[in-house]
Amino acid sequence: MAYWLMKSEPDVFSIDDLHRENVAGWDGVRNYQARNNLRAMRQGDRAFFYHSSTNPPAIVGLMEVAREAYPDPTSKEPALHTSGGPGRRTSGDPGWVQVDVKFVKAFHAPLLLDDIKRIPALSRMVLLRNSRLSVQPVSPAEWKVLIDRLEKRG
DNA sequence: GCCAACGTTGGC
DNA sequence: GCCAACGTTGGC
Repeated sequence: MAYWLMKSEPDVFSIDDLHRENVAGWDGVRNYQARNNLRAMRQGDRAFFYHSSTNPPAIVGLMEVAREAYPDPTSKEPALHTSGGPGRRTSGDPGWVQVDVKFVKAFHAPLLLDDIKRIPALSRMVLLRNSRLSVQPVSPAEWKVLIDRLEKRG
């Protein structure tokens, strides 16, 4: 079983939204590295739900991969936000995918990014080294450290 | 295959 | 709202 961390802006999709829906498609990922991580996910893998672009940014919940990668239906639509210079979309299907995630729990006391930064064992976390990757792997050792802290807090 | 332009992410 | 970091595009 592998471990992951997935970011979402709570204004767009929050842990409460996932709690309400129980199972939801994690769509809209338009970054190749993040897509590759989505493709590597297996049913039953666990992932942290991270609230980004909010104050304070934090790990707020736990979820489970309920369905492995499948085509993201929104990816055929014209992109609302495109990166890079001006110009047309290039041809060819980049193969954007989504997974379904299932709510496991919401933490009463989220683990703030600021807390994570203070834990020496986590200094090499992708979260801290590449802050812009929205779907990222978490090593088993890092996972244990994080889970221990979170469970201790409730 | 380099790299300038430029758009997005996300913490602050 | 600012801006550093970084990804993508596309001309060359």
